[in-house]
Amino acid sequence: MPELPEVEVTRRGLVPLLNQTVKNIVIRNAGMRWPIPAHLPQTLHNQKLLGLRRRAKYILADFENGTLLLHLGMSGRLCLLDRNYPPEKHDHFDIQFHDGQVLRLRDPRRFGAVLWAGGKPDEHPLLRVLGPEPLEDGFNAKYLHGELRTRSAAIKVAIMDSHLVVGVGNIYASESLFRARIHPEIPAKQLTLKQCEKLVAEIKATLNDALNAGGSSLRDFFGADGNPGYFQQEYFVYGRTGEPCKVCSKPIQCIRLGQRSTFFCRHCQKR
DNA sequence: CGAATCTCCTGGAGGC
DNA sequence: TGCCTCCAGGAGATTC
Repeated sequence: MPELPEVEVTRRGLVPLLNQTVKNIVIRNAGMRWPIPAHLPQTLHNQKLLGLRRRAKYILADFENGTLLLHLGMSGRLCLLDRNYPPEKHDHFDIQFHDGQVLRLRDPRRFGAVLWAGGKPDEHPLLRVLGPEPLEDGFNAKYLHGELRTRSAAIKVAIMDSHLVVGVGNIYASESLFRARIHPEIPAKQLTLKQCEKLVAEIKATLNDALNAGGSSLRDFFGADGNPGYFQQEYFVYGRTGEPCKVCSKPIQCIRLGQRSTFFCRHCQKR
């Protein structure tokens, strides 16, 4: 399940494609979250890739004539191949470049997306509504505290709302709250400015830790063999139901919040 | 405006 | 070995 760090590591792995020109596009299965636009082969033919950016969990591939949005959903991965290997079952989309490199999207569950955003990607409806990047200065305690003031939802649900802040998925929401010693069920509006400071710091630290762990495994990440390269992080609470808390040894709890599994330590994260 | 629920999809795990 | 059920989850759409 690619979270923001994995998406950023993926983006960095695509850098060898910069300044390469598209030879052709192959759409094997357009049935992603939204249909892959049928015009892409014509639109991108002979277009040079000028930039690779990330916004939230979207990768923005800037071509001469516009920007392609890529989203990995929860089971998507992008493989950078040095030639056109035979596609496998869930290889839905390729960009083949003139120098022989192939960018291949594999996504068994097809929650991902490939979309054409044209010349003004920042104004695309999917990007326009997004909150600040968690690792940038716009996401700070004052901002968070102000946004939470009117929200009665649980804090864990709130920080997973991409309109509030992007890139905090289910894993890192639980992890950040544990590290900030904040109970996931506390109504968001009850957080003090002090708690917001701690939470912001821990969200940034948690994401940075994952980013650093992923940066070192880039080579494996982009193997042509398609082996998983997602770095396995040591989690404090995620997926550790019943196991001892790494701080106090009490068993980790699992509850449902907003239809999502939520992990925490009853002892370390008081209400 | 906020909040709760529904939805897309398939692989993997567990039960029998 | 096979079949069934359940679960995972990003985030937009829908409804209240």
